[in-house]
Amino acid sequence: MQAVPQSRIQRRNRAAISEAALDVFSRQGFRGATLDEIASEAGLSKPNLLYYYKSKEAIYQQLLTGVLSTWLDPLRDLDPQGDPVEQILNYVRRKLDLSREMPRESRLFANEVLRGAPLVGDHLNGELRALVDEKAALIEAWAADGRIAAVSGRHLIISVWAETQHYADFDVQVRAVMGSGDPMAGAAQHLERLFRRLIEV
Amino acid sequence: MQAVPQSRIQRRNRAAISEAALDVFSRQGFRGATLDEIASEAGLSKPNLLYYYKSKEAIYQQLLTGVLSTWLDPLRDLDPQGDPVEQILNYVRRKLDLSREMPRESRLFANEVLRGAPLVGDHLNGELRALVDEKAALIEAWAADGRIAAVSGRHLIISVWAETQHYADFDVQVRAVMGSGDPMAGAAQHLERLFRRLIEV
DNA sequence: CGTCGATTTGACCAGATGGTCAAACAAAGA
DNA sequence: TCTTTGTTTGACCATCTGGTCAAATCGACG
Repeated sequence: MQAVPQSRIQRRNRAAISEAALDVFSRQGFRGATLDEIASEAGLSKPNLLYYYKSKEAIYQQLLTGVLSTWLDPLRDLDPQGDPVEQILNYVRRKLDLSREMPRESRLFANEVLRGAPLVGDHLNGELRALVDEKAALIEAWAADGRIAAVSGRHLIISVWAETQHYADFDVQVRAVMGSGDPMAGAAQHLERLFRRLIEV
Repeated sequence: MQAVPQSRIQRRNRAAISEAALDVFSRQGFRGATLDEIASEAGLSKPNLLYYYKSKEAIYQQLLTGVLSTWLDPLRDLDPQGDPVEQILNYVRRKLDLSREMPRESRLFANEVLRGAPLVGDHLNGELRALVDEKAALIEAWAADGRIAAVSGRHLIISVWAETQHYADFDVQVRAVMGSGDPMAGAAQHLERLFRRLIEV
């Protein structure tokens, strides 16, 4: 990704397209989304949209790649020097914040993985796997030192993903079950409790 | 649903269609799936398929309804008379077994909810909500009696869903992260630990 | 066998969809 | 103003997709 210089107009339109595409792709998935809907939501004609991105897949790819790195930031920041319990609980908090603030991105990713991750499979088996290897080892080192309870690093990380992303991805279901009021209410408390109990010695 | 008498041929073909449709819908989602693919996987021609089901949506609906009740069985069986901790842990176990044995059904449902549950929204706000109301109350009664730790019944149930379904729905991701060997290995232990620690007084 | 209802299929259709292209239009500098 | 470059669009296309239909084929039973 090099920073190609862009005119004012280019920047505006590309941004509008990304925004519209995120909306549509996250709701409908890749195959369910249509260029017409994206174009119309971006306030452009379809040919005009294709003037900025060479294909439907190109837009999708770009969104996905953008999300991926954001998504891993909180895990990347797990600090070997910090207090183990605080580090992990903070990881959970930041991940939950992401779900709260970027539910569309979360669903975009969920849709992709559900399909079998045809476009990000390599990334999963490369970058993601490497990062998890590293951080799982860190967690297990903490456990071995008796600074947190014995726990599988990989499964702990998976649990954090499962719990936090569920609130974004299955929003409709959560909403149905939580009744009126903010469905997110209490989620933070609940997860803090859950993970604290899991890892505290 | 009444039991319409069916010929041998009808039973065989309807079963083949259901099986093929489950496969395709769970991988591609509703919009991504095509009648051609389903028909071909069922070993029938497309018009022949439409002789048995009147539309794409009809097949989908039927699958979804079938899954829904199975999906709630374990929760339904939470027994007020049983030992609280054992009841909840057993619920987790059965839910994880479902994920292990019926990953396609899990993904089918996940796809539907991700889309905003257009076809099962009513079910979620009706049957599901009622059941969760009842069981969440039960859990919180146990908590109030000091038989398990204080915990939100609704959030506990959501956690069970999140944790167990994640292994089926995001299989590709789990597999990438868990490295070689059975990705499910250790999941049961981990979840047992996690939920035991969460609810034990 | 012959008949009648159940089953299967090839041909077809209308609408949607991703994508192309040449022409029209705007912007900005010379 | 003229020219050049960047931007936008209407018309169009090939393909895919859900669905129809009349005709052909099959199967069971008298």
